[in-house]
Amino acid sequence: MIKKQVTIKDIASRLNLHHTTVSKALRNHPDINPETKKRILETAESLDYHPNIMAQSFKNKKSNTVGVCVPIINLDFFAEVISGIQNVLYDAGYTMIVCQSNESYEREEIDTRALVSNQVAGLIIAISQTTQYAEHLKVFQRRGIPLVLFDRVPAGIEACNVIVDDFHSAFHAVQYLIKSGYRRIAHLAGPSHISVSANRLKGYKAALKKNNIDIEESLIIHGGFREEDGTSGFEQLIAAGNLPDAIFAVNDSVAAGAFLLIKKNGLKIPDDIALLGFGDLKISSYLEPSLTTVRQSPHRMGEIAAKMLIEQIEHKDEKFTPRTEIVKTELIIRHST
Amino acid sequence: MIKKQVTIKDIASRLNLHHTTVSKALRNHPDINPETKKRILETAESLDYHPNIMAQSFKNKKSNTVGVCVPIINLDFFAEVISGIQNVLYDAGYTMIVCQSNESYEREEIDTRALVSNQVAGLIIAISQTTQYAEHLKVFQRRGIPLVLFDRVPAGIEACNVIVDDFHSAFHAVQYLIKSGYRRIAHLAGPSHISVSANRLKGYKAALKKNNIDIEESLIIHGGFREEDGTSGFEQLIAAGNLPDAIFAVNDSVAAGAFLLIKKNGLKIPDDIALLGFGDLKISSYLEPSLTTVRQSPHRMGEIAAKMLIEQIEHKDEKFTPRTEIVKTELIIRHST
DNA sequence: ATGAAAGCGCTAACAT
DNA sequence: ATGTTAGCGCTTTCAT
Repeated sequence: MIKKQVTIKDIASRLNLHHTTVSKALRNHPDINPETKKRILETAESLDYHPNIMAQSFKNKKSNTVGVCVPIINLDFFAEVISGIQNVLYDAGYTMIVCQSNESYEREEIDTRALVSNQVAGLIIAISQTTQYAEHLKVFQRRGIPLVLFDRVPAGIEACNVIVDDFHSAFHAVQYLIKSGYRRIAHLAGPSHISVSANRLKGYKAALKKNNIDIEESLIIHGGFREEDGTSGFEQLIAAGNLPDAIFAVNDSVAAGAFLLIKKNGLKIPDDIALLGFGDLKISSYLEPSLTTVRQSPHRMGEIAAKMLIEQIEHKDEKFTPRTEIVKTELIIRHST
Repeated sequence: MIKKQVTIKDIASRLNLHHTTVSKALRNHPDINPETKKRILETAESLDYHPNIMAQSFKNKKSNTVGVCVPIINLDFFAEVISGIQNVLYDAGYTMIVCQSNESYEREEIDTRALVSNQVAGLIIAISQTTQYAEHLKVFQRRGIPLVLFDRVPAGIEACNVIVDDFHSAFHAVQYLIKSGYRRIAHLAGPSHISVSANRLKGYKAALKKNNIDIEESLIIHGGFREEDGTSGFEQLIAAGNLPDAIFAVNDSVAAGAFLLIKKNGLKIPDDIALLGFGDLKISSYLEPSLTTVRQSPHRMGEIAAKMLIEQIEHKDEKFTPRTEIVKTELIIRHST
């Protein structure tokens, strides 16, 4: 059942050549007689030869595999990023190992170790919600393996980043709410130690301050990034008997969770409560009323991250200064505000 | 900048041992003195040793990497499947290389070649829309590399499959429409050479036949799997002046495309036209009215596919009979019908 | 233009 | 219990 793999030696012995000659021919070494080369290529084809990339990488001490680690693959945002990464890597001749931490720091640590052991040429990662330190990423830097962080970036590490300007995006979005006449604006915030949610919260506060609106801590509900968090967040607002006239949610999933509950309570969007999300998920334009939100470009973020990584990989010897790429966002005004 | 990697030889020379002793210790070989082993493990830790898995796999002629190839990563369905695969592979100690064909046969062929060259231990694949032959997959079988096909399966190859029963799922769904009183039921069908869409079409026809309803070819519109296809499909129905009283769409994306246009035309769902999808995307429950659809369990499909693959990989020597696993679907009745 | 020798990091089989 | 030898498939350097 298990067929032995065809190697350059097999090709060589078929043609009474030495395997090094075959190796050279396959890599277009100028030494080789075109006639010989032709015969070698034909024989390779006919024997169904596939080069052993592991052996190549092993010998050359360079791999063409890149690691990608995200919290959850099956979230729109990350699936988009991964797709963007994949396309760029494909064009550049790299393959990609994908891991998901499931928001667990322990798993993320194991994943990154495995990636180092697998000799990845570089790593693109969005850290998990429970990741507080970056020690496991410093391994990469110590070993000179290029690193690109995106979306959620940890403190305490200097590396290439691909992020959106969460602060200003949130600021402008909330500013827009205020301009539209809303005053009591609640915020369904994300985890406070995650960069993106922390910055969106800061943007929210800054916009209120700028407009001389008092920040009411009771209107800021901390939760996670998921739909349930939106539901429970809005429940808390109800329970406190403290309904705002607008809600800014940390992302569209949370907004969608709140959305359902708002309607269930017989409240009209946006007349009774306006709703603003972040992320522009596919569902957001389908909601009725459709959701006003901040559009990120996750696919593009992935492309940019992959390009940055490849750049580093292919100029590994040169001194490389980490830089941060900020992907533009866009406020998409729909009918929920 | 580029730090040389730490090898078992480094550990060995530190301790004045031979590198094979270190190798054995790291793999818990019973030969090794517990005391020695302890020192070796400590030294490995302190030197920040990471085993070179490529060298291991190379030497052992077995890899712990599996290939996964889907048409498009950033489609709900495939992202879910990939996530399911990843979790199972993680638990079993495998890593996964992910490719996307972007619905191109050429790219799929290149991807699969690359996976063979990368010495994957197995392959899980859903073929692209433009893939008509399975020759590129037979390479895996010739080389004894386990193979699992899911969702879209090509003809002409005998391998493990993980699919849903598209025929019966569609049959029951359409049967339900008929029972609800709809008679003129259109079908926005997918590509006719893809197994899933072909089978859903067959199920649709069978249900009509069973109920003595004539099949009107003009009510069957062929298109792709995307939202645009739903929009253009419904346009064709309008153009033909041939509005049905219900539409069965090949999947939820197509249904969503039709959905928007139906409402745009001032028609009421389900009173003027009922709408039935397939797949139960996240958006489907958010539509208003919410979409009746057939729930697949893509995450579970991924888990099953990964388990089947691992089973094959780990019993490679034994004769393995390809089997087909059919994942149960469920008709989710909501308000669009 | 072709061949020989060496070695990448690791493990298995066989000494000692 | 530890060490020696050899070799996986490939590429590089140095003969011929």
